[in-house]
Amino acid sequence: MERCPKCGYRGLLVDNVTGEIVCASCGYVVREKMEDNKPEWRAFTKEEGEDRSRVGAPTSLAMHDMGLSTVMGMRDASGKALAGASRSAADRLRVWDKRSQGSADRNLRQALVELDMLADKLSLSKNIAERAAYVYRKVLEKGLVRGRSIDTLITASLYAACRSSETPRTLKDAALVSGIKRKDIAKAYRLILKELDLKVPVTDPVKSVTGIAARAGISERTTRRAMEILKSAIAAGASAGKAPTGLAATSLYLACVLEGERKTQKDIAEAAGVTEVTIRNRYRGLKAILNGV
DNA sequence: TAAGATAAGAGGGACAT
DNA sequence: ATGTCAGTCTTATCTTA
Repeated sequence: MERCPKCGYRGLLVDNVTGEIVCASCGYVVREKMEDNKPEWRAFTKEEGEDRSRVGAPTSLAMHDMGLSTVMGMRDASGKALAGASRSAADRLRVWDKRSQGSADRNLRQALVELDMLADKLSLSKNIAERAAYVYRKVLEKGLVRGRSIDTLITASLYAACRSSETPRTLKDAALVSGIKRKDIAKAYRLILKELDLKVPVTDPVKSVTGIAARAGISERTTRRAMEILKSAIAAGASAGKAPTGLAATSLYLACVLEGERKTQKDIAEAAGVTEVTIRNRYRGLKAILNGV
């Protein structure tokens, strides 16, 4: 275990966004960039400590799920089981306290507590949460908090982290777990993108298909068919300006019809978080394209 | 009962002023 | 900065097969 050259503390950890390796106690930046993928640093939590191979590896579906189950397990236990989570929050706080100094302390503390809760409710991995914390730190540095609610900004930061890592979570999801209005989150999110000059990839509807299919109980075979439909629709330029989840949901509906799987528009609309009307509207355009193929 | 149609309203982007 | 415009999505209600 490597020590911090400045204070001698044995807890080094990595900033998942910048790749910096920093001391958990004093915040000293030990190395600017990761030199390799070996997980030689200390993990944030007990759970991660027991599964270090996960740290720093590229995210995959399987790994995401694995992270998810450990996080949930921790939360499901009552009372003192939460100590792990609070401690990890406290650890992070120590680092960022040192970095940001002074008046932002209380702000950060409150934001990180909220962030932990939101990430947990949205079943997001530690990586995403760390990324959100990084975004929020930048928000603080830019002084964007003045006159705005901490909860709104941290929620928007988390949403931004999801978007930039192509993790399919909607504004609606975020609004639901945070109790903040969708439009307020959206407004803060846009502000963050602009002020931090953040570039997020355009949401790929294909990524949403699997999740919706799972929630609606649609078969593997039909799901694959839906993806093919969706891809050709995108190739034909039918996706411009349309909500990604609406497209994904409609492809699934179309695939169900073609495969003879009996799902109603309502079933799929509910699973996707869009209305039946949206599905119908997309349905028209999508069918036209499919006929040409 | 599921699916299609219609209408009113909200929110945000593009563009011009 | 502010206003208009076109387009999307949502909610609600009614009609059709």
